[in-house]
Amino acid sequence: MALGTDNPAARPDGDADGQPVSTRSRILDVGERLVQVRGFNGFSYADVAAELSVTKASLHYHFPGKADLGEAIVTRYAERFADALTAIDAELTNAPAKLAAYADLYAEVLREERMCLCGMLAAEYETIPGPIRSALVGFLDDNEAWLSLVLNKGRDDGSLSFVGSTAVLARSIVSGLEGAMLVARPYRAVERFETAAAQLLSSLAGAN
Amino acid sequence: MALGTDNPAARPDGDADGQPVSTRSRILDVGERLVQVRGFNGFSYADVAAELSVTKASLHYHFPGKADLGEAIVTRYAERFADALTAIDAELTNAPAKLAAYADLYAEVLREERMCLCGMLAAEYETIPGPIRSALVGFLDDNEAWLSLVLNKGRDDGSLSFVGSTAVLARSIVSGLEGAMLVARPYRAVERFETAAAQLLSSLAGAN
DNA sequence: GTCTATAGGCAGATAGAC
DNA sequence: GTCTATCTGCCTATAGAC
Repeated sequence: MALGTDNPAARPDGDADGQPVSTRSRILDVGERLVQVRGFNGFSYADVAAELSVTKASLHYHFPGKADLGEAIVTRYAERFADALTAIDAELTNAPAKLAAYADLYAEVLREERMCLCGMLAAEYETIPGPIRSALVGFLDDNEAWLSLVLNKGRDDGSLSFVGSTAVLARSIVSGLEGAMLVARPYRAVERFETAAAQLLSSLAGAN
Repeated sequence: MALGTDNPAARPDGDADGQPVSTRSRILDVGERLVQVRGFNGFSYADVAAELSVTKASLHYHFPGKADLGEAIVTRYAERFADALTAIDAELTNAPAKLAAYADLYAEVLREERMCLCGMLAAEYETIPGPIRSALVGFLDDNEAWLSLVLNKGRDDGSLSFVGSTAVLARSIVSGLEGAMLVARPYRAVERFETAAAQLLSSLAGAN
């Protein structure tokens, strides 16, 4: 949800508050989607400019280079994702429910026919600029840290039961969901993701 | 092992049989590695030509277009992977051991600092030519089919115990391993893959 | 802030000599 | 089979007018 509302098609002229959307923000919207669908190496300033009906030179005013644009995309995405995790913490107390909500964040991205931004950039890791790499690793670390807290709390209150390292389990959840998104895309089948995610959560944090 | 021996650095002038290596084959070796490391959109004919000390025009003689090269890379990779699965079947009878050997195929790719070819192409799915897409989906289908056979046999002979659909489980294993590779790369940590793979196999096909 | 115009480089690809 | 030479197009990026 928190990520879904950022679909630029949902607010062509203004956001939910009726505020005008800045050019900078619209560039980030389009760029973000293009990175998720085509990859950082798979889109160009010309693509963004055409979608927004502006010139490439105008984009360079807001983001001097493509690396700057990419870094801003990842940073904003990470902030938005962190907000979504905060919202989950505020709305849910049950650990299994939090994990399900977490998995659903991924599912919503996939429903928009996008790959997770961080999964896409992980694949392109060897070819992306250093600052984007750093932002990506920080994003992955944040996800693992949040999951570790949820897992620990769930184990403490008895709502989850698992053996072994919490950190390893958190990483397995991140990688399991990323992989499920990755493999579902060629089949254009969200159900593939959903069944794999359900399998993952039930077997990793269920009644075993 | 079956994939590791294809490292071109291991046989600069000839293969294990002492046969000369064809130019076509060396182009595929370099191209395959570049796709795995940088992605199909992340390398060029110029990159391959420079590594082999030939001209781009020479590459176009062997592979008229980049799409042709990409398709040949995936086809050869799939054949080699199928051979590796056949070898596992010939050498091992125990289902858990087969699964561990399967996971180790992925680990060996990662040790060469490569991404799984099919995971990389899955990320780039929206931007790759149709024939490469088809070859990719066929490769994924083959993997799932082989895993399904192993899982069914393991359940029948009692070496594995799991509930639910074999097909769903097979898909979860593929996606879990792909995701583990994907996320391990930014950290350049093979151990991340190994712990996630162990977690995956023990929880999915272990004693639960 | 956005535009036109343009620079300089690299991409994939082809023609034709050897 | 491999080469030199070349084409066309797109890429990122910049200068300077409005």
